[in-house]
Amino acid sequence: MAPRGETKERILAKALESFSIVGYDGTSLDDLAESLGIRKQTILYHFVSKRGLLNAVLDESVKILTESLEEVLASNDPHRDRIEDLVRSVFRVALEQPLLLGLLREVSRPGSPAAPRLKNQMGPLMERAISWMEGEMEAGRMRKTDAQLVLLSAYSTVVGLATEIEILRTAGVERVLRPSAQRRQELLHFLRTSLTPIE
Amino acid sequence: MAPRGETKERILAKALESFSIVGYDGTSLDDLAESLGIRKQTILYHFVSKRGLLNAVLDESVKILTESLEEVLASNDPHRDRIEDLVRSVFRVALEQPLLLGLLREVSRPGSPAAPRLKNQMGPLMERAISWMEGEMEAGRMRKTDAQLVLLSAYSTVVGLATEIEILRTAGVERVLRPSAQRRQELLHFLRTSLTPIE
DNA sequence: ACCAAGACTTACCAAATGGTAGAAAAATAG
DNA sequence: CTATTTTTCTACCATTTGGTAAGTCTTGGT
Repeated sequence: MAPRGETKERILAKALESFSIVGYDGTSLDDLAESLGIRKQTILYHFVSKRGLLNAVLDESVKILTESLEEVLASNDPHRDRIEDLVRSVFRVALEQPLLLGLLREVSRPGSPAAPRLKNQMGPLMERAISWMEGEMEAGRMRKTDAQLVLLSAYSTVVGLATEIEILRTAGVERVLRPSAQRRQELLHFLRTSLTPIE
Repeated sequence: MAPRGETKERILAKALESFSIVGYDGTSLDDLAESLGIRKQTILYHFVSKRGLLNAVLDESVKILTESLEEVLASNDPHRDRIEDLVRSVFRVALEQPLLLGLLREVSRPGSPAAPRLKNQMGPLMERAISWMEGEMEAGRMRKTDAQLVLLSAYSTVVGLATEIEILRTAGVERVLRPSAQRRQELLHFLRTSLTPIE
């Protein structure tokens, strides 16, 4: 019917949405199919199994994330503010693809069936980011701290901003809805005071 | 058989473990019962429904967390380092009850069935923490920043340390296993440089 | 016109799931 | 010891789940 891989992509998009919101176990292939106006077997035709679908969604998401970060890491211009670039880049992904971070969160759970696969996919990127930070520290462009901890903290915060807003809304309620640009500024400030070397 | 509410507590403990590791949907009452050497209906007798079990586990966990933090927030001694107290306190919970944070993470997911309940339970505590921070800022004992963001960041980082180690292990591998006391020191340093007022 | 491959569907199934009904066993009160 | 209440169990069930088998329909090449 659909000549191009149009159906396949539609499935991927909806699957990402569902996985990232109600989780892997919470997603039923029947429901997914129905929400697409499609029969469940069409999904299985394209992705063989539910796990296969998860893997496909995962691969695509990691690819997007990698491309976005690789760009920043590759740049070597010493005049640019690296921290700002990094934060800006991650934020852009978080805003454009909030579901992607939801998926990451869902899938990085210790007991997740996809955790090992994610490990393999993200491993190189993480290694890359950490050694980049360590390089910056060596060169004196970044204050010496635990690169891992900073990475974890920044990552967690951004994912948190994108996905755990629910729990924070309990407190400030509406204030959480302040413009994301402002929130980015604040995170930036927060990181900068911790990371810029003391002159 | 068991005279006291012993069975009930055993169920709660195992349920916390299961929910926090494989998630709510990933937990089957049959499996849970089997791992306890008990029949599924015994669980339903005590907690009426699966959702009821989740609620019970949740209530207990929030109670533990609240008690632990309330202690720090209540203190008014201006000579103590508040940031350190707070970090230390949260870390203690994270180390003693890592499963609890896993549950929090699972349950604070946007699509979680327990999200509203968690909102009600955590709301006051969060409000309390934020207004406490804002008070500290007013008094000049803490640099003025977005209290919400700091809270979110610290919370996310700690939960991340406790639960998302899996994803970080991809990078530094074994180095993640460094003594938790050291990691706490680093988080502390990180927060301090961002929060202590400029003299 | 024909056919082979791709895309999607209907029909079906075994296993697992949360939950109900009610009996049996154990603890407790009198 | 008996009566009653609390706790746990056996038996059963309706529904949902991921997945298999086999068909139909469309499309493009020759």
